[in-house]
Amino acid sequence: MGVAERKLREKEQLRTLILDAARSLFFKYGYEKTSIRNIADAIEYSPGIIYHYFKDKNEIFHTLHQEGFNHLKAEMETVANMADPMGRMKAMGKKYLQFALDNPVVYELMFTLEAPVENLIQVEDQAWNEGDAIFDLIKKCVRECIMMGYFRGQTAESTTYTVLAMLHGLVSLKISKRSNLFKINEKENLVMNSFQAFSYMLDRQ
Amino acid sequence: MGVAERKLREKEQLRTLILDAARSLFFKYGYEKTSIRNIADAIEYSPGIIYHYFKDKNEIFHTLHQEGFNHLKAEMETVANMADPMGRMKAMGKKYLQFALDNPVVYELMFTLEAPVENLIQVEDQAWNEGDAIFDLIKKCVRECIMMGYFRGQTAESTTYTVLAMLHGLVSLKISKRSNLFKINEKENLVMNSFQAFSYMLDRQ
DNA sequence: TTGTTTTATTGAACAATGTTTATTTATATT
DNA sequence: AATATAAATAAACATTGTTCAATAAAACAA
Repeated sequence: MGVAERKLREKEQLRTLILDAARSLFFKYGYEKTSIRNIADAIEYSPGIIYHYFKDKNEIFHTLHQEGFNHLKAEMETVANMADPMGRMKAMGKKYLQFALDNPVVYELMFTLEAPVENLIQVEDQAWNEGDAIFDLIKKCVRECIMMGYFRGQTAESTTYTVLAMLHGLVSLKISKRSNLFKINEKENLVMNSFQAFSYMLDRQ
Repeated sequence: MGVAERKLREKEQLRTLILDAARSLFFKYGYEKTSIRNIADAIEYSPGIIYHYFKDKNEIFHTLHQEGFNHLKAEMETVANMADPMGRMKAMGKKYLQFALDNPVVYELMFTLEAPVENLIQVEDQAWNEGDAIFDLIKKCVRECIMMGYFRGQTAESTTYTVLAMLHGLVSLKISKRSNLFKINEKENLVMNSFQAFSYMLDRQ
């Protein structure tokens, strides 16, 4: 009898419904303004039901944060086939920046907001596979760069962190609305232009 | 009759009292958990009174954010007398990072949280003198570096933004608790070590 | 000292928030 | 049809920022 199967399928469906509503509200109005009650309203259920499908609000946003990482990873992997490691690193960097500029709200969730990592620390015992996947993509490039003579005397890890920090700093200043406030003339493509400047630096390593 | 003066002095005193309580709570418990009612409790006044001294919660935190910038600027200026511009830039960078590591909660307020800039956008019509002061300190270094032959072909502005983004990325990944989650071996002095790696890069420009 | 005006302060209210729990409704099993 | 199980709700709790009419306190004028 397929009753249990159907029930499981229905449970899955409602879970997806909640997640879809949460995602849609989150993209439109951001983290703070996406409340449990708003989500419940959107799916036409009572607020309480959400707690039968997710431990708390953090768990919902941890899931959305995972989706974001899958998306980012897929974007970066579109250039993973490039043979030249330094060229590949720059291309990946560009993909990273473009993703963040295109999806600022999700990016904030992935790298700045506390909600998803709070869930992580409590539940998954410190393993952050999502973040590690991105870190490893860059580290692979860095390692191959080192084999070609770049970054002499530096460890792969600290160089990888440096590159990631560069990328993160460029976009997070923009997302936190600070870069718009700086007294700068050429604000148009500030992020990409500055990455170009960083790329020139990399060439000289 | 010095009545008006005394009254003004008393008003100033209560304002300071509110600010002191807010600062103390904020340092201990962070932005979210510092509520108007907590502040009112701490100074033994009713919550309503705070709105006679500050427009809203954002204005309080804008003031604390200003204090943070004054502090950071003072720290960076302790090495402003160094003759060699590249050496000065590295020294300033270190001061910047050390400030952020020592005052993570204030740093987050200065460069990440929305509260202070929301107040700014509404009230001060887009001028962010606090941030500009830091930007200018670095820009001065960059300009002098360019005159010495560094950063050939790059504009001072985009290079300055690059340097600032580097610094910000290094510390904000740590403050947002992401760097602790990365699968990295040498986490001890990750920020400072990575800045060392960046410093080596700068030497080659 | 008394009455009046101005200022400072309060306390209660409002609309939101995340979360929990007892209760009810719906479904499935015997 | 009766019973057991699962799903969903409504109401409550303790918070939050903010507003505003009512009160208390102080300053001024007579």
